[in-house]
Order: sequence, then C-alpha cells, then structure tokens
Amino acid sequence: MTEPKEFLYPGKWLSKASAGDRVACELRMQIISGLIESGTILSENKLAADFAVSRSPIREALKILASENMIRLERMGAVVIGLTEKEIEEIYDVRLLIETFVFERLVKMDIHELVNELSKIHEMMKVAIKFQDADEFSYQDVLFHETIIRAINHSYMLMIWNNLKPVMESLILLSMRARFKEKYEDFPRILENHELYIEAIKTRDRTLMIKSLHQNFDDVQGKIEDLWMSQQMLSKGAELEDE
Amino acid sequence: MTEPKEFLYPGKWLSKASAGDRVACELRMQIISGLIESGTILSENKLAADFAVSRSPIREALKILASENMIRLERMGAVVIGLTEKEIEEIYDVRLLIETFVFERLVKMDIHELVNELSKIHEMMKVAIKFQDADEFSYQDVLFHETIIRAINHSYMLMIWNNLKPVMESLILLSMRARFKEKYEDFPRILENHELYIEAIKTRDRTLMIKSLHQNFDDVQGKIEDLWMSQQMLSKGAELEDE
DNA sequence: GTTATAATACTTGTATACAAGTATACCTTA
DNA sequence: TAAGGTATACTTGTATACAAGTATTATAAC
Repeated sequence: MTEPKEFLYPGKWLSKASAGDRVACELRMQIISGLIESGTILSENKLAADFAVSRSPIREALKILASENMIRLERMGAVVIGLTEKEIEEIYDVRLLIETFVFERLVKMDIHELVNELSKIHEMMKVAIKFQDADEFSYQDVLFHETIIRAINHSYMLMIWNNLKPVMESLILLSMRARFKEKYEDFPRILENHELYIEAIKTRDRTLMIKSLHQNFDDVQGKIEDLWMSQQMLSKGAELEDE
Repeated sequence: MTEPKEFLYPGKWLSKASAGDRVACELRMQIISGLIESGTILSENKLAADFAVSRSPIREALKILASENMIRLERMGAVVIGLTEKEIEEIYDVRLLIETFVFERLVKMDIHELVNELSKIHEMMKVAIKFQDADEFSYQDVLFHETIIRAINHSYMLMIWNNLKPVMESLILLSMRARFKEKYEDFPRILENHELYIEAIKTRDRTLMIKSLHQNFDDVQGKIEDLWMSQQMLSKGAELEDE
C-alpha cells in the first residue's frame, strides 16, 4: 500500500502543534475531502502505524475529531461520519446563528478597530489571490470571520466557533484550492462579498450583512458538489493505484 | 490535608464512565461550585495524586474541561476559569439561541411523540420532588431539554448542546440541591414552567415557549447568587478545616 | 547587595507496557 | 453438516517510562 507522502493539511500551519493535533488536522482533511470514506472504521493501532506515532497522540486526535462530529467513538473502533449535504447545511445553520447573534451585539459597540482589522485582512486576501496562494487565502478567510466573532468578547460564542472552526477551515481550504485551479474568475466576487460584509458592519446594516453572509456561504457551498465529485474521483483513483 | 471522601458528582451517573470522565465530572463540579477557585493552577501530577490515577486519564479530563471553557491549558499548568456572572449569562445566550432555533424546526414537524416523551419526563420530575431526590430531578430536567433538542435531528445543534450540557448539568445539580434544602416551595412553579413548555410545543406557540424558557432560566439563574455565596462559604470553611 | 550563571525540580508530550474485555475463527462434538 | 465452546488476535483504558523543555532557586562573581 503506497502511503501518500504529501499531506493535505498545510504543514506550515502546524509549526507548534503536537503530534495529536497534526494527526487530527490531517485525518480531518482526509475525511472531508472524501479520501477516507464515510463508514470507514479507524483503528488506533493502524493509525499509529500509518502516522508513525504512538497511540497516545492518536487517541488525542480521535477525541478531537469525535467532538467535531467527524467520527463516532464506539465500543470497538472509530466510525467515520464525514460530511454529507445534510451536515454541510447544518454547519451553515450554526454559522448563520452565530454570526447574526454577533452582529446584533456589534451594532451596539464601537466597531472602529474591528473594521480596521477586517480591512487589513481583506487586503491580505487580495495579495493571496494575486500570488495564487489558495492556502493563504483560506487562512485569511477563516481569520476574517473569527475576527468578527472575537470582537464581541463572548466566551461561549467563541467556544462554539472553536468547535466549528476546524471543519470550516478544511472545507474552505478544499473549496479554495479547487477554485484556484478551475474557477479563478470567482475570486473578484468573493472579495466583493467581504467588502460588503465590512460595509454592513460599518453602517450597521442588518439586511446587507445577512445578504453578504448568505453569498459567502454560497461561495463555499455552491461548488461543494463539484468538489465532492472531483475528490471522490481522486480517492477512487488513489485506491486503484494501491492495488 | 484532608481530602474530601464524598464526591460532588453523583456516583451512580458514572457507572460505565472511564476514569478520565469521572475526574472531569468531579473537577467540573468543584470548579462550578467554587470549591476550586477561579485562577487556581492545576497540575497534572498533583491531580493524578489526588484522584489516585495516572496522568493519562487526568490529561483526558483536562482536555474535556478545556473544550468546555472551564479551564485554559497554558504552557505550564491548567488555569481554572470557572463561571462568573458574565459566563452564566453567556451560557444562557447560547441556550436561548439553540432552543429558539429548535422550536422553529419543531413547529414544522410532527411533535406527537416528542410531547408524549416530555410528558413522561415531567411525571418523573414530579416523583423526584415527592421523594426529595435533587439529583434525580436534575437529571430529568437536563433530559427534558436534551429531548427537545434531539427531536429535530440536527447533528451540529446537538454538538453545541453536547459541549454545553456538562456545565448546565452541574449548574442545575448545584442549584437544585440547594433549592431542596432551602426553597422547597419553588418546585411547583418549576414544574408548571415545564408544563407551559410542553403546552407551547403542543400548540406551536412561540411566545409561550420563549416565556417559559426565560422563566426556566430564571429558575436556575435566579438563585445563582445565593448559591454562590453559600458555596463560597462552604469552600472557605473547608479550607480552614484543612489547616 | 546585585547580577549572571548553573543546578535542580518541576512541566508537557510521546512511547511503551500491561490488564481487561470483545469479536473472530477454528476446532470439537453431536 | 450444524452447534457450541475454546483459543487467538484483536480492541480499549490505564499506568509507567522517558525525553525535551521551562521556571525556580541557589550559588558564584562582581
């Protein structure tokens, strides 16, 4: 069996991460991309062998993934749940719920510094596009939304985000990588959406915020199906190669 | 130093739990009750000695508590965060957010079986009051709300609940135990609130649902301050005894 | 007395060892 | 051939061991 030498998750994001985190990030990407199919049973020992680490970090990784609803820890083995269309919709339910809540708080706050911060991130995204750096773009995209959420200083809203973030990050990464290759013309629109979002915050315009938020979802979700197909093909291909 | 032989968390709820879960549950109770003060630094080795287990389950417990925002894992040691008034309000923000979302889904569903289930739990609560069983009452109270959330079959809403549940459970436990001793007359009103909630679901009445939900919060939160004081006194007393 | 350096006693993260339990497969017996 | 029991090869959860790093403290030099 030929092991993939290349990891799906960007190595430079893991500079100070523990082995457990690394494994969790990589497994998460493999699950979301479809490389590991839904229903697969993961064994601690096998994973430890595959990733060339001991069971301790593997157990840590599995606990993380279970709390993110990516796997289900059963009596024997961890069953991969993965993301169907239904789960992706559910994730967006939660994001919509969080971000609208956050917005209601924002309109009562001094948002000067936040808007400034978001503008900076927005500029970063432009640069990432210019240099065709999908990973950097994804990073800034996630950071954009996290910055908004952090702004209201609500530890339990942040807790929800922290649980959702890894999955979102992986989804966005995969979506953007595919987009850079196939749909480069999408990016001006994505950038514009983020501008609209900033504008909505600046002018405290609920309707505009909801609108740009929904469009932002569509930008990741819209092409999910295509992404799905291509990733499925990819994983089937890899399987065939293995034999 | 005299160790408490009695655990705060009900032992019978831990029949099939691992050592890590036990430690997490007990530590959570101690933090929320104020027995372990906010700002305290927990050491893995010390905890392992205190609970007479190895570091493995302790590490597991600390990871769990960190994901619940009860502690903050730092470079050296785990810092206890605990619950201030602010955090408790935030928790109720989240519950309100979840349960209103759930209600919007419920009104579009067949709620026959759910109402039946809730009525059963409601009866159980009555029995628990009759026999002055605070723990059983708390269990049924938590189950009541979990049953409602589970009804809409939304895995990511359930994920949020799963993160929040342990803290809620501890809060309710402490609140109800104090109530059984000091404010026994509160229970008829609490029961009535739950009846109202069932009624709201049955008649699909948003306003009634929100109203009973808010009252339900007040029933736990309202006496939090008193609880706080009494627990603080208790912990001070224990400290003095130790020396 | 103050500062710099070195030794020590912690800390975390990972690997390994072991015990208890569970599914699988094989072998015995009818 | 079918049923039942046993052996085996897994599984998880916990304990222990070890390496690498960090704070603290003591010591030495100025």
